[in-house]
Amino acid sequence: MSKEITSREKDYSQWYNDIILKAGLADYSAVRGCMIIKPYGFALWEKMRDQLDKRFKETGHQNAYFPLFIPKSFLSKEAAHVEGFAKECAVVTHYRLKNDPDGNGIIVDPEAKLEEELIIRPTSETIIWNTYKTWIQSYRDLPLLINQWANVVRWEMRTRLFLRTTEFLWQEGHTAHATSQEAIDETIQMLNVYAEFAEDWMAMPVVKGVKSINERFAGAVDTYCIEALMQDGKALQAGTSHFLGQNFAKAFDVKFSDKENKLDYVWATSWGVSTRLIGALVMAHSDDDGLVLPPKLAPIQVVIIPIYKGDEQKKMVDEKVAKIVEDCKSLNISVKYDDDDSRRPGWKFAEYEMKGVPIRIAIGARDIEQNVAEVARRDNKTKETMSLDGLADALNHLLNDIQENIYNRAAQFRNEHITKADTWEDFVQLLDEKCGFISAHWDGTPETEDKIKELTKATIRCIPLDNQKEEGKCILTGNPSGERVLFARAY
RNA sequence: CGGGGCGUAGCGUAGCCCGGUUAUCGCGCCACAUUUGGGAUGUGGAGGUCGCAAGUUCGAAUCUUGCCGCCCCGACCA
Repeated sequence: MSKEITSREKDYSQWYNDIILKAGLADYSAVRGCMIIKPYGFALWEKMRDQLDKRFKETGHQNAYFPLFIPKSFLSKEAAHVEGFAKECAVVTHYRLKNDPDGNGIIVDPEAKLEEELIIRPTSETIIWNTYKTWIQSYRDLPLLINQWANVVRWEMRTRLFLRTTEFLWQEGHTAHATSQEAIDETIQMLNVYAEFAEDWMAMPVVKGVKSINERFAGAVDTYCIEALMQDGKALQAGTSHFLGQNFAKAFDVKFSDKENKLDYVWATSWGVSTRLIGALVMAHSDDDGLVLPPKLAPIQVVIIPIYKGDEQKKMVDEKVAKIVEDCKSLNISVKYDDDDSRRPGWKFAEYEMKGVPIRIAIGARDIEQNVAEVARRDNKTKETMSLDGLADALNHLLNDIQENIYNRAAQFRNEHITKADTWEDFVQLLDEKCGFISAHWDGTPETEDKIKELTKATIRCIPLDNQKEEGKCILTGNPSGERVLFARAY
């Protein structure tokens, strides 16, 4: 596998883009850095969204929606926050266009300048905390557990389909609590929701951890994250959950009276995952034939392709398939019968492979005579002949198998690519030749992390939550260290 | 914002260095026929401001200048 990856590494970007375009997930747009999510890609996002949303509600959260526009002054109320986002904000300065008096088409009407510019939200902490100020007076108003599904805009220099687009879709949870501990518990709880979703639904193993100061969210006290490993050996931050302390409460003056009538600032969290998860999915499982989707998230789990000569055979196949479709639906298997006559079977086989459909069934007169169908699985490209009796049940098992198999495959790859390094030479060599996560000692200072980044482009992805304490010496400075941290080159 | 590559039909391209009839080829599209178990075949057909603008020239896809856009690599970042 790693050989394949090495040969692929050079063209990895091209490979990644091809898979997305050919699977029909997304398209480039007319607007620089933005992306069009096509129906198939959006169906996938909806499946992810629905499952996450369900979990948010099970953990007591409610959805709400806040404005797209943020007054410029809001953003500057929390110092670290504005510092972190200032360089990538889109700004609305005018509210009207008019015909150019010189006949050059339409121009911005200089008369229509806004008194205060509006920022298109790069994230919603500020506008939400400005609102929370009016919602929270008493401990009875707490905890306040709100999530929003929204689009945000970050004007990045360089973009990449799904991984980093100028506008992207995400969810952002924003909660307020009476105590520090309660907020920390919430932060960890949501991190666990993300980790379980990544592993159980996306079949993508992740490392749960906490970020170093350098990688911390702008305005957070602590940033927790899930880190995944892509097939080219680079790490990807797949989700974050922030303990914000009282930073935003202080910036927006959000105080509450506790049971003893003492006034205090509330404690906050925020957490989010984005359409970046789709990019993660692509890079975690795909192969050279296209996308490979985990059955639990695949918009189409089973595709059935008829093979026939003439109307008579078609009718016969239709009848058999109708029964299979009905049985599948009763088991909640999402099934598509593609009897489009304008495409030949071979074309369809290739098409659905590129789309990552987990199971493909081919059925023709020959099979029906023997009461069987050809069942092909996408994950390992094997085919077997299965009886039509009890087929839906068998498919159900097969879907579970595939889900498990692609998780195990990704987990094996990930585990093989967490390597310990104890000397600087090993560290550099591992980064260049093996890639993946490097577990190494670090003296705990931002300066050392910066230096390592400068020398190797590797950053500390996280300090794993389940870390073993271990005495050692920093890989760069030789200063004492109490535990290993995970380094990697990252997206 | 720096470095590299590119812009010719819906997509992918040849032609450009060395200017010259009607701009090449493949895929896709339309029609008909034969086909259908791994991206079918034949015949016929439609489709072009050669990225934009200016210049040189009898003549520009081709040469010159300016501009615009896209992709990749850096810095930035989820």
